[in-house]
Amino acid sequence: MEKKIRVRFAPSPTGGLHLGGVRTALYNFLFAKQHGGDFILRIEDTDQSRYVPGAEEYINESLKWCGLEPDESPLKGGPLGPYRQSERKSIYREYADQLVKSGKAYYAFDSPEELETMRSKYRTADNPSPQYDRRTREHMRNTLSLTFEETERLMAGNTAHVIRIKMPDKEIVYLQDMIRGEVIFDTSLLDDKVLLKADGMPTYHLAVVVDDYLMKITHAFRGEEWLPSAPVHVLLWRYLFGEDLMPEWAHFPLILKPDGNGKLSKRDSARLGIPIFAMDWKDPATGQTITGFRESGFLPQAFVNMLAVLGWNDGTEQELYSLDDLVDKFSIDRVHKAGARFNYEKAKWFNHEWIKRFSTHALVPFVKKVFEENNLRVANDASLIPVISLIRDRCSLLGDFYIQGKFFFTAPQQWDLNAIRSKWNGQKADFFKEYIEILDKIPEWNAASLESAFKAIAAEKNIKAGELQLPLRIMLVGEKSGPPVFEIAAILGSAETIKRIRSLINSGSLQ
RNA sequence: GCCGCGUUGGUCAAGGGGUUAAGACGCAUCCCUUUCACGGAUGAAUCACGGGUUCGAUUCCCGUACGCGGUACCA
Repeated sequence: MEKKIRVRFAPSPTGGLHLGGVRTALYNFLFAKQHGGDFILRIEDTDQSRYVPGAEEYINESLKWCGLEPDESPLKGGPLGPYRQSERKSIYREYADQLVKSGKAYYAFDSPEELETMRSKYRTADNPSPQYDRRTREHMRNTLSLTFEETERLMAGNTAHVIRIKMPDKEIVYLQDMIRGEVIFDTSLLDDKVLLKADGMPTYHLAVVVDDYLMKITHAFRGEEWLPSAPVHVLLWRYLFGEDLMPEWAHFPLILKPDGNGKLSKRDSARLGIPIFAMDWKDPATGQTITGFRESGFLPQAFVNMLAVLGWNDGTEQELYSLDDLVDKFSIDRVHKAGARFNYEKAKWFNHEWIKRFSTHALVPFVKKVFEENNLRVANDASLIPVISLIRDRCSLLGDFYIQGKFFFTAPQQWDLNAIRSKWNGQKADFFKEYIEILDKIPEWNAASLESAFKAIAAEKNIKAGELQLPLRIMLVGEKSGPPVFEIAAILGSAETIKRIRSLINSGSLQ
């Protein structure tokens, strides 16, 4: 009997969830579901100074919006909780102490000032960031450098201290990564990372290992920025639980800025005017809002789809996947090794494709919401149906439905007269007066009959129908582009169409 | 600096010892459309560079360059 697959997404509640985070969650989710396993959400809130109110709720809601709901989480609970590290504080100390007892870790009493002193003392051009490691620890205040009596005295006096891992002198740590293969580290180049902070909270390094063990995690997936500290985690597994119980690792490539260098950050959002977060995030400290994909008019399916293929593909030409398709097709070993630059144009293309995939009916609630956000009340949903089916192919973002469709519900506020004024004349005015009369008693109100009546009068008056279509469009829409005019008139209905034609003719603006 | 991970068109990428080096986004042109879009068609890369190995390398090996990440009592 195989062990049940269990994976976790473990964000820090320090702000909005950005693209990379959602993708990490997505890949974890897909892997779990594909193997009939569990997807766990664990909140890594061990840094109390970085606590941001609302961030955890934001994470919950973002995952929900994306359809990536965890099987176990702080909100939902579960057998191996609590799922918030701040609530597990008492657990970690025991493991840290165990490491000290076995000689794999030690107490260090250095203050932040002392650490800074050490760093500036050893800092050179060749070594810009001196580490607390096998070379320097002898000069610091810790169990290894102090006498037994000195440490006893410090401990008895409740001196603030941390617990640091004692990095072995010369050992090779092998890490088997599902994406990158074997990665090798030399421990003599690594530093003595803090495991337990002075406030009693664990650092990430201790917490992941202990929690992954306690929560029976079988596969640990995270962003590539964690690769350099992976050997610390391997060592901790070896010391605490044995490497045979260690989860399999995979480090996902980073998502890079659309332009320039570096990984995508929330600052790019305002700078480039593109969403970075799943949903709008209002920073409680600054009051500033960073825009999200949801509010930018993305369908969650499109957002997830776009994210999935940013760094992964199944080897075929397929690009459009539902979440179910992804559960079926996703595979870790086809995840790219190199970072991928985020491309907003392509993201919009995905949304467009998904809008086309949705049925008109399914689009109604989204469109209705967009209209309402623009203070346009829609009396009944049914009136939206013909509008949506007419304009859906020209919409990439949900907001486009408002831009492309608002004139169906509200007469143009202004007309683009420059487009027609130069060619306007009394003859054309006469044409429209006559057309209105015909429209008033046209037997069948549909695009085809509206068009044939239009052409018949045009022929009769010897005017090119093409020259009359633009004026008609301006009358109905106000602008010179949009869906076919007669289709528009068909939806607008007799009374409204006549009213709009008359409105411009009688306005005197074309004289 | 040191350590780790990368490097196929502007971007996402398939491929992998012998190919006309897929496809998508974007761009350009054309067709469709008496509007604008949608849609359709066409066009643009010798695979970072230098050495090997080989009959033959974009594909394997080694260097170099470049990019990214890490180097916190942050995750």
